Amino acid sequence: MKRTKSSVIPSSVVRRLTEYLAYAQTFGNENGDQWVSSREIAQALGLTSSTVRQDLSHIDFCGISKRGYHVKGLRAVLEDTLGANSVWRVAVVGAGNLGMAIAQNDEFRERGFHIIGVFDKDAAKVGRSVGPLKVQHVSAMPDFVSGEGIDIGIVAVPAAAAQGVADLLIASGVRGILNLSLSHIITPRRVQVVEARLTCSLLELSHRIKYARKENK
Amino acid sequence: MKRTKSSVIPSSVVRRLTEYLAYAQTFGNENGDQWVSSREIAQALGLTSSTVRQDLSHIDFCGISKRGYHVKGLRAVLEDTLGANSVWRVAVVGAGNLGMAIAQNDEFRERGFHIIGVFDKDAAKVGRSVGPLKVQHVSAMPDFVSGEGIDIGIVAVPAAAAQGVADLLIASGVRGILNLSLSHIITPRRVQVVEARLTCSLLELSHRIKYARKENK
DNA sequence: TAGATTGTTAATCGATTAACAATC
DNA sequence: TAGATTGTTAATCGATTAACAATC
Repeated sequence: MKRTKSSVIPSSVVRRLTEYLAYAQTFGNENGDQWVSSREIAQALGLTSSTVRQDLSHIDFCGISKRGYHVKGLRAVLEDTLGANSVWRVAVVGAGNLGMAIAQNDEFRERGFHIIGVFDKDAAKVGRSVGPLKVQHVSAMPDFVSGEGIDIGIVAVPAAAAQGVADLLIASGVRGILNLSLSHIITPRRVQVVEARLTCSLLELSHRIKYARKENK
Repeated sequence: MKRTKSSVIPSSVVRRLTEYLAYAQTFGNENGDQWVSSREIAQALGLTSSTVRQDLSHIDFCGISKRGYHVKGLRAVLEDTLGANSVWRVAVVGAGNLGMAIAQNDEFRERGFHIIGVFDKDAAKVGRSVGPLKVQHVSAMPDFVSGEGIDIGIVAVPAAAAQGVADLLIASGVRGILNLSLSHIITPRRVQVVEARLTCSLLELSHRIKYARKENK
């Protein structure tokens, strides 16, 4: 079928594409061509098959009538679309529990997010080992980010410090920020931000638990 | 003005309520009544004032013409609506980097999420200290969850194990699950799930960086 | 071939924004 | 009072779902 590769993919779709990729990756690398239908994907992820087909129409990949989508091909195109096969240079600011855990998490490296700098303003934390790295003082961050060509900054500092850290990262040339702090961060349009706040997710969950009975009947 | 307290708040609104709460909390506890307008909130969080007023119409709290919203009152009602002033009993399954970081993170306890059990299936990890707790073997989890009246399970295990762990948690009586694993989790309607996957957020960010130029002009 | 599944269009549904009377 | 800001209604916008011709 004909296909127009749309230039901009809506955020709601991009978020699901990351789930399709995770799903396609669960098939592993075994030999033998495997196929998956929009119905199967939908079932596994709690969506409708219509949504899946509509979403996949945004990427440069075609399914085949009666067979579905070739898993390996789908996975390759999703990896490309999402930048999952690129190597990204990442710095973490904030060496608290969360920052340290992220810096030590091998999963990110496996997926191309190479953490090559960890910073904190607390002198007591400076010098501590984080895998092969050592925590550096925040004052060294701007030179490091521009010198090392850091693409992504992960902000894992207290809310009150978040915007200041973000401003420094932006001034030093990062292209994207993952914000784990509780505070909303404002950036120029050229610098992308994704917010990922565990506390907010927990609050969303606690609200839903509290009112679940009313919703469900 | 008259107000109908709606029984179900849409997810999109709940997510923003958590941000309004974080914002209201930045005002601290100082004396002196402080007021904030929908315009100010909108500006701080990158929304329109219309969205803010519409969202706040879902909660049981009124602003006052020409003054705006009383910060303390707003905060109290949001805390109530979101269950942020409740105490939740939480268990973490998976004592890898991420699970351990979460279990040690004081911020959660401060916000009423009391982590009182940490589990892993790896014998080498069992017995390790996590603050005042010790990692227990997963086989002890069902009895612990039902015995201790755990409300929320946090799933921080590899994707392949996630659904199995979730099923155990559900069978043992949790009311909600925070899923940090890469795999989608299916639950009965009475058990709420919120997905919070850092890898997916990073992929969303990497896609946006990759295609930012095209979007912005 | 017949049946299953795609890609796409159109219909529905929900969320955001604009506008404005009410009012402090 | 006059002006600012609310709560709410209506309009717009976008996202999801249903339906179906195309086709492998």
